[in-house]
Amino acid sequence: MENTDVKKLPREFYNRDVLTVAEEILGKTLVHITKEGVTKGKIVEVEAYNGLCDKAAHSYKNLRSKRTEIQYGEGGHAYVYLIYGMHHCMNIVVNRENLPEVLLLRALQPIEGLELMKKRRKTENVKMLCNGPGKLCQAMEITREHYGEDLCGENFYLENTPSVKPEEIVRTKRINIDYAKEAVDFPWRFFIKGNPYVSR
DNA sequence: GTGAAGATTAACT
DNA sequence: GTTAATCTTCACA
Repeated sequence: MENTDVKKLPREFYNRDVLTVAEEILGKTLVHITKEGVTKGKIVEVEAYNGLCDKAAHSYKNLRSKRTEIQYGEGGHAYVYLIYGMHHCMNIVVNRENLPEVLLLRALQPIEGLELMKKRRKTENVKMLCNGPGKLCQAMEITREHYGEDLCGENFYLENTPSVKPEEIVRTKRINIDYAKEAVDFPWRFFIKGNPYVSR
């Protein structure tokens, strides 16, 4: 087979309910091709955010702003923002237009480009490369320049590696959003059971 | 124009 | 477990 697009996840994958995509996206591989080289990482932990009823989401109450605008577009685009003035966070916009649903990538398992990641992160500890939202962005060299980037594009996309079996998916409450009142208890954090690369 | 808060991390006690 | 670092975005005047 010569068609390399076969392994790329199609637009239809993203244009579905955020919780459905959250379960199926575990095990997929995030690929970023840069001038320095290629980095790949398996998605092992995500969190779902739904602006319509989620106080933790930036787009809560259908708040449309400069920052959240991309969330109202169609699925498959990247939503990148700077948090605490020091770290980037990478999200994937899902579902259809006008529905502000996103997935926050919390952790990756490094697959390819390990040396490049180590250099960017300035550490030799592989487990420390991508086990957090800010860390994985640094390792994959994801910045605000990727805001609105189409994940169906050439240099930045998801590879259709096998999904994780349902019994290997753990679903729990989310992390570090204590300010979000009752939304704190929404079980919208998904990760792969027993995987050593999930965040602490 | 001014101010407050934050989907984190690393370093501390 | 607690705290500082650091800056964009948003709400208000």
